[in-house]
Amino acid sequence: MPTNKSRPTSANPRLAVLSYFSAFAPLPQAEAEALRAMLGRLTTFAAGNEIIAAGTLLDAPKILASGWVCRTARLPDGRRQILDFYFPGDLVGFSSRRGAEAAASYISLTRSDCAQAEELLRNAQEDQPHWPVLAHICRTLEQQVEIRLLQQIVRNGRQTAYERVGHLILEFYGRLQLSGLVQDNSFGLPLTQEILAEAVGLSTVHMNRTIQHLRKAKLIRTEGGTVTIQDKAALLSLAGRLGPQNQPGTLQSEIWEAQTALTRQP
Amino acid sequence: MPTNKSRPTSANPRLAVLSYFSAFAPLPQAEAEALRAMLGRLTTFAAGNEIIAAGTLLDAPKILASGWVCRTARLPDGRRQILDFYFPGDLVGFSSRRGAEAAASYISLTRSDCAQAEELLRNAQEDQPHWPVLAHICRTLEQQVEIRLLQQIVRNGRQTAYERVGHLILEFYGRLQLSGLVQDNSFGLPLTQEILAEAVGLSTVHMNRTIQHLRKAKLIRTEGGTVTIQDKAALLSLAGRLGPQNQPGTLQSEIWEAQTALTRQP
DNA sequence: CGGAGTGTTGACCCCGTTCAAATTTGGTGG
DNA sequence: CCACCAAATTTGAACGGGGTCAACACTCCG
Repeated sequence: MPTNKSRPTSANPRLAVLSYFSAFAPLPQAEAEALRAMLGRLTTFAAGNEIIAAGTLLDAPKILASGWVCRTARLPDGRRQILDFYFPGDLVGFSSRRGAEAAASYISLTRSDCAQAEELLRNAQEDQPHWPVLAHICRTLEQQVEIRLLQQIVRNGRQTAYERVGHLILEFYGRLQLSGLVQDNSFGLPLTQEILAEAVGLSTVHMNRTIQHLRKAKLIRTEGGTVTIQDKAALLSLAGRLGPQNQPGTLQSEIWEAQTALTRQP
Repeated sequence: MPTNKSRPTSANPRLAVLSYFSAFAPLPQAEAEALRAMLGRLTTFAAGNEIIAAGTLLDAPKILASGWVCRTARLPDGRRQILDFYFPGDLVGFSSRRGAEAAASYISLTRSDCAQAEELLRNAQEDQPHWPVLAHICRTLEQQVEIRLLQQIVRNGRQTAYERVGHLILEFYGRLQLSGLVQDNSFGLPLTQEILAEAVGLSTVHMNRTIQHLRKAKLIRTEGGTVTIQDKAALLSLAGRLGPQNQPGTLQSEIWEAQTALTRQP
């Protein structure tokens, strides 16, 4: 499942961002303009670059316009854990808490383009923001980050390898869909199996076998950097033990509902 | 390793809070007074109560004055994951992000007393806070929560059972120390092994065996709800592969430094 | 054409789970 | 103080998920 040949990150990177933002709240003309303006000048990072170092003051957030980014932690003996992924449209290094510092470093997994978003931060911190909808979207995205971290804990702590990988793929699917990067149930996955393994706490070898398992069970298909969801219902039920037999609304569901909410988007 | 007979939560619960807060920044007279005032009326929750339900708007944060609280997530099939713990002095349900909702529910693990802290929240959200030091402490505590979530991911994702338990105990130790709840390297641990297992993603049985292992290796001692750190250096090196052979300051350390920082407090 | 990075496979083994049955602890009421 | 009960800890045995190590295949690229 190779490398940087993701499908075209959508001809115009700005489209993905606009699509993503609008998925959370429809943007008024003026705010869409403002966003487009911010996306005017992009900085490019090569794959494997540290975009924001751990400990840095988070006063220069970015909008990821194209490419994949993650946060990572490393144990002194070299073991590495990927904490969270960022896709086109996500805010990288954004925190509405004043004086916040990066708790872990942000690293580009592929070549990626970022727009400076200090204005977004300033706007979001104001009491009467100039761009209320953008402010709301920023807060929503921030909340999503927390939800993902909690999901990541549950995934690594309480799910089997098979479930973890299914869940992660669904997360990718649901999020990429919002930015219009999913077509016909398939999306580009520009990550090595090693990276995936580091995200869900598995060995590379077992990640490989687990993916094969998912393929053989006809839940997904993979071909040269593209993943296709073959059986979404089965994947959903695998990932969260959700499905027809589940009663939503109970405490049972908890954060899994948030997940479903994401996945349910058009 | 039984139950609710933690050592006296410090005769006066407010002491623990004041000690904890002061550990992050010395409180000016006026702000100490304000904090004390907030701690005037306490609400008591019995063990096992839901203090804040998932999805609730976080507009009524609390200061935990005594007892232990956690955040949990549950998979539909019943598997449960504990996400984070809260001790006396911690803010429960505090988010400086406007409109934030609880991503998971807060549950009391023991009988616990909470003070309403809406004033703290309002103060922290103001541009020129009335109580600048308290505002700073709130933000610091919020940052600590994020750091702990990331540590939890690393722990569950990349550490062995033995390391996980050692790391968790060190986290308890370091944090409780700040509120003066550690004496002679020992502290009350009012949790069942089942709860501990749910935090680090192990089965109850294996949690039991891992604790025995730590005991036999003379890293900790346990007697009736009290844990004593016998060999801190060994525990530290176990938990983060830290120790003499480690070069701090490198990317290597990352969030482990934050951990150390906590643990290093007087 | 060679080499590096990635994906794949096989063999072996150990960490941690599961199931079941003690045993201990703590609390309760007589 | 003792009898009793539920909850918690502990132990044993058997199993299996996932790790580790090592070799091999494939692709991409210079």
